[in-house]
Amino acid sequence: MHHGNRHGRSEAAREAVLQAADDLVAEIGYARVTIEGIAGRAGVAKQTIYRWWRSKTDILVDAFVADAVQELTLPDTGSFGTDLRAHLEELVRFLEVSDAGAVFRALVGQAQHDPGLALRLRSEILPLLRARDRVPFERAVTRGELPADADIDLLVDRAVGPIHYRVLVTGAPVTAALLDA
Amino acid sequence: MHHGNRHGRSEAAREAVLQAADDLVAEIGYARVTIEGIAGRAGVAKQTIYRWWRSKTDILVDAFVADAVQELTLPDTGSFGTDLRAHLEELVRFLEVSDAGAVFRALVGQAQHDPGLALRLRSEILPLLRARDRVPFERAVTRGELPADADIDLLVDRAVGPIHYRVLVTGAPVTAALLDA
Amino acid sequence: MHHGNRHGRSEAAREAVLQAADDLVAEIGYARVTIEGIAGRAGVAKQTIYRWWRSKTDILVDAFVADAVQELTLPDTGSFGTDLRAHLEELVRFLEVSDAGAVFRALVGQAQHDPGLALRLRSEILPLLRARDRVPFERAVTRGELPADADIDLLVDRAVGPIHYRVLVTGAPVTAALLDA
Amino acid sequence: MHHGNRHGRSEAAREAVLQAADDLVAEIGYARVTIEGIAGRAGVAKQTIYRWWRSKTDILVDAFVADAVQELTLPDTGSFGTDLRAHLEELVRFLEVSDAGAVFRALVGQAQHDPGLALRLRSEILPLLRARDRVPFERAVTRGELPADADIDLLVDRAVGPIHYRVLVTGAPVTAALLDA
DNA sequence: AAATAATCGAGACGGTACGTCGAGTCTTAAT
DNA sequence: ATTAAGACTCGACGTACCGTCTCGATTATTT
Repeated sequence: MHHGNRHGRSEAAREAVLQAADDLVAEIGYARVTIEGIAGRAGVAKQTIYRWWRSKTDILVDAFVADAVQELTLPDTGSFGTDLRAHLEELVRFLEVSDAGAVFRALVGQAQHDPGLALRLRSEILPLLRARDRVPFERAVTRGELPADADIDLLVDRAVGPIHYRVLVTGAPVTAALLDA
Repeated sequence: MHHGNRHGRSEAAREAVLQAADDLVAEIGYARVTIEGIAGRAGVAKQTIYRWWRSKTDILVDAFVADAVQELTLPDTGSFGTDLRAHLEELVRFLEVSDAGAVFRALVGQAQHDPGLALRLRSEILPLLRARDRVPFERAVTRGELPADADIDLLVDRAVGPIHYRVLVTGAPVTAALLDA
Repeated sequence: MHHGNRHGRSEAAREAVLQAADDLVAEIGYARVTIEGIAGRAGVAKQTIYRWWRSKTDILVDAFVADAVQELTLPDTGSFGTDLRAHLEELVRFLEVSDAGAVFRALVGQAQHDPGLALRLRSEILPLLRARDRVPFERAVTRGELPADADIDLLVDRAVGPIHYRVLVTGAPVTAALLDA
Repeated sequence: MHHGNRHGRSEAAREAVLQAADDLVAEIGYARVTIEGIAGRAGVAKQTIYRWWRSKTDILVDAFVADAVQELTLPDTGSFGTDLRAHLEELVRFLEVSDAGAVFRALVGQAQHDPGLALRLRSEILPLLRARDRVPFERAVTRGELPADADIDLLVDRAVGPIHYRVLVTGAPVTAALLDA
């Protein structure tokens, strides 16, 4: 019985590609990142990239997920109001200034033109973010600050929707006034 | 009209280009539309396009604005609640199913990678939409259903933000429950 | 009525490509010549080459024909024997040491793998050479040294065949002894 | 056998490779034969090929020599004229229609671009053919039909040169008229 | 009405990047 | 030690569009 590659893909190459992609988006912006550029920066052959990924967005999804595994903790401030406020401020910081946020915005942008990417975005990335967005509400239910049958996903959409809208669409700054749902 | 046409007959070409661009986005999707494709479809030379526009998004902004001049009227239903509900349902229809909405989503998507486009989007397209979004609230102020010093832009963001968020980001359907702000 | 390109292809580009191809074959040998290399050397875009030629051999045929237009004169020595001897020595010089001969050998070699090239070789290049090869025999007929109904093409094959055979196949030097048909 | 095989079972692999190479040249033509294709067809790893051969032409030389060991006998017809005529007809058949002839033509073609191959061709393959080509002349010397000091190699070149010339260069059919040296 | 000058459709041009192919090298696990 | 498998780096392939250019024809003002 023969069964394909016995030693599998090169982990070193994989990491170099993800790192290079992340770096390049931060340095020159998504639009000017090319597969050839990533390959060159990563010291990897183009063919190796095409062997494992289908497009530059495919790489960036992997890169985003790999990074997202890290940052997890959400401090418990004791009350729903302050918890939520802290979380939303953290969200704004993520969307507007972090490198990961830049990747996220680029992916959401590209997903408007690419149904396949939209699918991956919704099945692999958004659940990660949604889980974090739910935390303040779930704590509030535990504490009894919200009713046990509250529709948390709806509440999350109403809380983070306007923030995404300003960041992605209007470009207006997210003011303190908006952070009071 | 922000460009010359002092001689020659560019108006026919201009309209053919805008129409071709709109059609192509509807037919094959923004990502596969090219300047060459638009030129071919419009029966126009590439150079003619480059004389008047800087990119395919530049064309689409013009096309969107030209279309948007048309559809204007917002029926007055008599009360704030029904007015707003009717408007939001119309907004969902625009974003999710209309050709113009497809162009809008593509432009917002591309604006994530292109600061110049983001600028045009925010200075030429969003004000048109914002004006319409404000109507129900302004009528409510007139009727006395809302206080005269209400921050209408903030209220608009809270009303349409979650809708845009679902359409552009999560892809979740916009349910009746969400249309109750 | 519209009728395509009014100014046609760039003669400068054409000549630069033919020259670059010739030079590269002489410098690095046919096997290491690439389309990209020719394009780079000629200062021309790859697409320009692919617009007008189908392969590197296609370029070389054109280059060979362009060169062959020049060298024409065959001195008349007065007698068949010396005419033929002079011509065959010239042929050996062409095949063994000239740049054009190197191109010819490469084309004959490649024609063994490429029926399309074989066709072009036989319809465009060989007639040029054959015309020259016939001259000594035709003069001999004129002078009465050969009968008027002599099969000149057959005589040519018997005269030049062994020379080509040594150059292309055995690699043995073409000795004086061979030049006595 | 000019290589090791001191351990392992390379002999099966060796034969599979030579057979696959021969078959592929016959099926798809020399130009489209690749090392990967040979490996795949032979059920052998690419590395195994590179361990024992340096190029696809290197394989084909081995394959040709292996085949050539077989067909040997040249019928003695009793007289120089018929002997030679029979041999030349056999040569034409070999060059024009046999699989081995196709390999031979491909190798001669490739040798125009590859000095290393030219060397192997002249040291390993041509002597085999030359030996056969000499037979009719050597018999004629034995019979006294040719003088004992005849330069047989020269006579061979004059007999087979025009035939090779037509097959490799002009593509003209080898007519009966040509077979009268 | 003729002369003038910007614009037109067409498409060749120099480029950049694409996604694919095969070359030749390497590492691994199995024999 | 050699094998089959296949991932690796590398170079070139042939293609698609980009944005610029030149051409000869068209057309609307200007003279």
